[in-house]
Amino acid sequence: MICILILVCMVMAEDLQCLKTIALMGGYRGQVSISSQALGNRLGTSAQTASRRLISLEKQMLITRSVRQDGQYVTITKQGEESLRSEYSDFCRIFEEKKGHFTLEGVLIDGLGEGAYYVSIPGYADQFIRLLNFKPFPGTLNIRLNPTGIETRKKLDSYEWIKIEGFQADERTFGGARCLPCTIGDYECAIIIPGRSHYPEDIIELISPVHIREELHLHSKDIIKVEVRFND
Amino acid sequence: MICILILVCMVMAEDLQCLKTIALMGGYRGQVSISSQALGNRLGTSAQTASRRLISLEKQMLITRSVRQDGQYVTITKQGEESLRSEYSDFCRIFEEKKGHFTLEGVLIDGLGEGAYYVSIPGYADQFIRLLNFKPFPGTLNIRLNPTGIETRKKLDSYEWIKIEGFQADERTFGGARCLPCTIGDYECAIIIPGRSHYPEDIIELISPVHIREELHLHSKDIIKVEVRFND
DNA sequence: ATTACTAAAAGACGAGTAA
DNA sequence: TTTACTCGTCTTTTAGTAA
Repeated sequence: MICILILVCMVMAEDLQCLKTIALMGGYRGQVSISSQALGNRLGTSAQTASRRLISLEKQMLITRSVRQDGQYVTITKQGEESLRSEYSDFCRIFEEKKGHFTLEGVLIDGLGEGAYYVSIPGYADQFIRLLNFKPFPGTLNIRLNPTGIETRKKLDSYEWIKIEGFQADERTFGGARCLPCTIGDYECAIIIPGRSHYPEDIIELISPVHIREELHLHSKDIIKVEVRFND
Repeated sequence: MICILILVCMVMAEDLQCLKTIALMGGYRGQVSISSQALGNRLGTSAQTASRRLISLEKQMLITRSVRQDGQYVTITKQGEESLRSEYSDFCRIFEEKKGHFTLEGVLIDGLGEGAYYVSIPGYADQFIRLLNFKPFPGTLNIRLNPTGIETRKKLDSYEWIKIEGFQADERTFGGARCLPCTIGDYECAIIIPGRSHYPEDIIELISPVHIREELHLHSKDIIKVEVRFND
């Protein structure tokens, strides 16, 4: 009995990278002239390696080639396109899932008390009421993020924050800021980050309609989890 | 004088693949528990290699880790996210560019003459007029695609073709087909592919409002370029 | 200029092992 | 169980060369 085993093998990472590069050079929409030298430059390898990659891709039937003495013409096959699309859909799953939530973890620390002052100023408070739909308790919750929290917080930078405008009052300037609604436990609150300053990256400041510290019986050095949700 | 050289190096293909896998496991939205064994399984490598990858990613500051004796927690950093997003945008450029055109190249061959018969049948002709906005010349142009053209043609399968419905007439059944508007030179035409049949993959048949063969003074074995454009 | 081979150098892999 | 090291093996890379 003769058995033929067809292995639908996963395409190696380097081959996929090479295939993607060919697609970007135009191989997806028709044949494109690609020298091993030029491909090697784009891949950060030697021309020899680029040549070997092309041979490898052809063996896997991910591209077709017509090789001449002065160069070669390359086209990505339907099968090659499918490999690329599979990769593409992985990235879509990572980034286009707008739903979901991020969790920031850190410890409660004592603030300098100036948060209460700023939050009470009408120029800010009015904006909070209008944009966040709550009148903040005069005081802020300060959290020092753990290393994981710092990284997750940075990623939130690319999401849409609510912009708080700066203004002039009492012969001085009050700077702008940005806010991101979130929750601690079941309590609604918002991360607020001053606009211009070199604010320490491991500290976040939160405002809330209630005195969360009292409501949740929190003390300094307690571990806090802040949840940021995106539903649309 | 002290010079600090910061090399913004391209992330290796394997590392990027590993980073993507971590993201898919949840490392993008917060810390996730990942054993080298489990990661190795998903990457198709040994646990040792997976462990090495994690160490490498950490050195490149693409992830942060908290390693314990019974496992490790991994989070993708902002920098890691940017690497992934850069890769993602490459794929977007490849696939989401709806504008642009595909080129199919092949040689003119003689058909069997039956194209003229089918095109003239009102059941088909009426649909062409309604869906393609032209009354086809009674006859088809048959092209044998070169290897590149075959691959490009296959890719067109995933685009939107115009559906031609089958019907009953004169006590027999006429099958459905699909059409794709295109051009040869400046002449409007459409690729037509029968619905059910195992049509040879290297042959395409074209219909057109005029007798293209005569208009362009074409002869058998002439090389033909068919352009398919997408503008939306 | 190309492509693609061969052969030496470099690097990656996984088994074994310790903590 | 884990992580992550060392070490021998094997693969991959690149330089050189031919066509």
